[in-house]
Amino acid sequence: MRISAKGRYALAAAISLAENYDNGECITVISISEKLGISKIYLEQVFSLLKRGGIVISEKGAQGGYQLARIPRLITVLDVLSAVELALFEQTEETVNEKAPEIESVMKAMVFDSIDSAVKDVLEQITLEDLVNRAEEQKKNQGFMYFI
Amino acid sequence: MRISAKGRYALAAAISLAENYDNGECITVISISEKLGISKIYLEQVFSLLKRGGIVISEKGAQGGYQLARIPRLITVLDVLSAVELALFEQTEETVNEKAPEIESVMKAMVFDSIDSAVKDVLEQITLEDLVNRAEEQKKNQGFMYFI
DNA sequence: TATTATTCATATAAAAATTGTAGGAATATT
DNA sequence: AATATTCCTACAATTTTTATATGAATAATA
Repeated sequence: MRISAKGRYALAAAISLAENYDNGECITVISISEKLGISKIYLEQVFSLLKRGGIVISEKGAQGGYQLARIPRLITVLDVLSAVELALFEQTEETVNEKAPEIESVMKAMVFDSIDSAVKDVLEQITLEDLVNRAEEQKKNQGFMYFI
Repeated sequence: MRISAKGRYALAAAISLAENYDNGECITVISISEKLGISKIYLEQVFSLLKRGGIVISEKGAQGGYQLARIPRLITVLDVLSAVELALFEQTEETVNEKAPEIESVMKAMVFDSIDSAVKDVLEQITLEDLVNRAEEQKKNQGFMYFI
């Protein structure tokens, strides 16, 4: 399943904020854009969506920036992606066929709704805390890892 | 999750073929396009993908058309959609960040791969037979159903 | 108070993907 | 020979995604 660049940016940014959550400081868009190698101007728009979705809070002006709106354990990947991706669960694309309504409704009930709920189930089990922990583990173990 | 028009057309067409599987006759693109209310020319391209994917077989010329390549019970929704939708499982969109490789790899391992396998698990459990049966049920029960 | 660093809002442009059309070649049936 | 179909390829239109540009609003700080 395709997660758009916007979704990937949002998730990477949210993880970056989560990594610094404890020190309580604001983080600027430009610092994240540099860290991740993403256009700053585009990332601004992503943050604007994250804010509208209640994922982050902001502080204007010098020394301002963004913080997570709550602790990383209480923010799921579903929260982040649905704040940003319109197409994550898209309703009522009912333009397939007016003349064969039972095919339309069977596809929706057995296929599309099933996919949606499976994806939702997965994404709401993964929190930003989980992701940060795993990333930390990975950094630690880097010394012991090698590639073949 | 967004399934494109192409995917929905393909699935609806496959169901239509499955409904007529038993009588063994070929079905033309134009008859399905009329039944479903889809552009015939576009649907031709969809069928060309279904054929390339081994979902259908074809017969050229007058009295020609398409048939399912095997019985509906042995064709899953995953088969149909992956024959047609490039974006169903899309690999290696690794352009998020070169500088933060652990974020990249954590997102892939914990999020994107999880979604993909959840979707795959769901779609490979649903066969065309299941869909046809459900559509039949629905038609039968229509007399007893009413809306409030 | 002026300067600076930031978010915030909006418009637009560029690129990519999706959806659809057109025309005709190949082929099988009648 | 005529007809009905798949098949192939190129193109066009539309929509979505990605990115840029510009400047207003606001808060800190010198």
